[in-house]
Amino acid sequence: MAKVDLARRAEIGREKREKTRALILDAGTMLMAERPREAVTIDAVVEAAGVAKGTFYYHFQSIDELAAAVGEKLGESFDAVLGDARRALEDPLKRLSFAFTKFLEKAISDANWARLVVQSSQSRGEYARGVRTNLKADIAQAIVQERVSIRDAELAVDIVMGIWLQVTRGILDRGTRPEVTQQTVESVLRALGASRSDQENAWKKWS
Amino acid sequence: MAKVDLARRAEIGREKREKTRALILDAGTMLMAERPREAVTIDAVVEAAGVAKGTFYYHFQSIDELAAAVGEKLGESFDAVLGDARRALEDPLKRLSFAFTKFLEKAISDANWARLVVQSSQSRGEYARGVRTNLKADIAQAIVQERVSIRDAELAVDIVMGIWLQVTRGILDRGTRPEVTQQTVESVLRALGASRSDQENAWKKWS
DNA sequence: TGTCATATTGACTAAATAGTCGATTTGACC
DNA sequence: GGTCAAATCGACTATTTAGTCAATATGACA
Repeated sequence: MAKVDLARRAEIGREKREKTRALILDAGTMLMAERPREAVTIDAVVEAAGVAKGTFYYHFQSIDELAAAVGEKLGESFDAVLGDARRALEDPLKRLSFAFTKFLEKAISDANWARLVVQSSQSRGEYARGVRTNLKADIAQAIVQERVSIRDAELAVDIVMGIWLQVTRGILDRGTRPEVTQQTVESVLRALGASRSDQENAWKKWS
Repeated sequence: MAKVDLARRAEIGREKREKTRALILDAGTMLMAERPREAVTIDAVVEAAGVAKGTFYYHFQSIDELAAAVGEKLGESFDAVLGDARRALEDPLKRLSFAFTKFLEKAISDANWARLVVQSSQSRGEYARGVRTNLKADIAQAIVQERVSIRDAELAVDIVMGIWLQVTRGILDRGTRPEVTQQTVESVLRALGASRSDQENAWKKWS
């Protein structure tokens, strides 16, 4: 007859649930960093996570759902990497340079993150949407302000993202040197056709 | 007791062999254009090729061997796309612009080729080595000639390849417009830090 | 300590995939 | 038409993977 607090019960469950879910999510993140999601099996995930197969299905319906969760977490990491400094920058080219620099620095310091970024870039949309959207907004603004000579925002986004992804791959494959980040950003600004002064300014302290 | 010409027999076999091998190779090429090789199964290949499974193993030891053959064929297609015009160009920046233009045009006219290029770019080395090697040679020469401001050839290669691959993806995902090719090449030259006159010259007729 | 909603387990079936191999077909040549 | 080496076939076994579910464990709380 005990009066059981069902709401409390559910909450307890949710906490325990979150721990295991995080275990699976971490394992999935690791595996999806090192191979395409199509090659990530549920068996591999549960073994890496150290849980039973049934537990996987208790938390996720499929590998696709896990992949979506991994993608969402990656998306959040982008915001985390940028902090709130990004929003404070009014200049679109400074915002772009700032984000680009932060992403490269993150890739240098966290190879697994870099690997996940590169792998995720293959699969349609998903995670990249957020990055792409922000990037496009910055570039569109720069175009309106006539700060860049390139006219096609969509093309400009591809160019910037292409450089980002491939340089990230290069860092993974061949390591890096201290100047690479700055040189890459300079190259991005040149690619967009930024003015010489913008090329120098954008790199200067984001403050 | 007929005197059978064994050498002739073998030759006949080789011809028949080549036909079936090509069938399998084409099927593999198609499948590897639309998904990562890790997701291409032997069953899928033999079904697409219309041959029995045993026949696959008669021609290839594994999917990896098939993938290598596909990669080799792709590598040859690069040479074919360029023709021998490339060798005739002495100017490294013109060579680069020429090849870049041809590759983009090919991607526009042959979506399957573009898909295969993009998919192949994920897997380590293999096909890309040839492209990368040529590209690096051109860029190194341009650096020596002080035609570009960028100093790090390896970084420059990543930048050019990144733009190439991502713009190719863009063409696949969002189609293209006539000016995209030219604008992209201009952007690549700017990214490398080519002089204004080189930016204009390199685009002009390759003759 | 017993209760019970929640979470976890792992054995199980079904399906997909890899790889093998003896039987059969093919086709140029005699 | 018969021969035979090469090529092809497809049924077969073994292994991997997906997905299910009844049984069990967990742990806060009465």
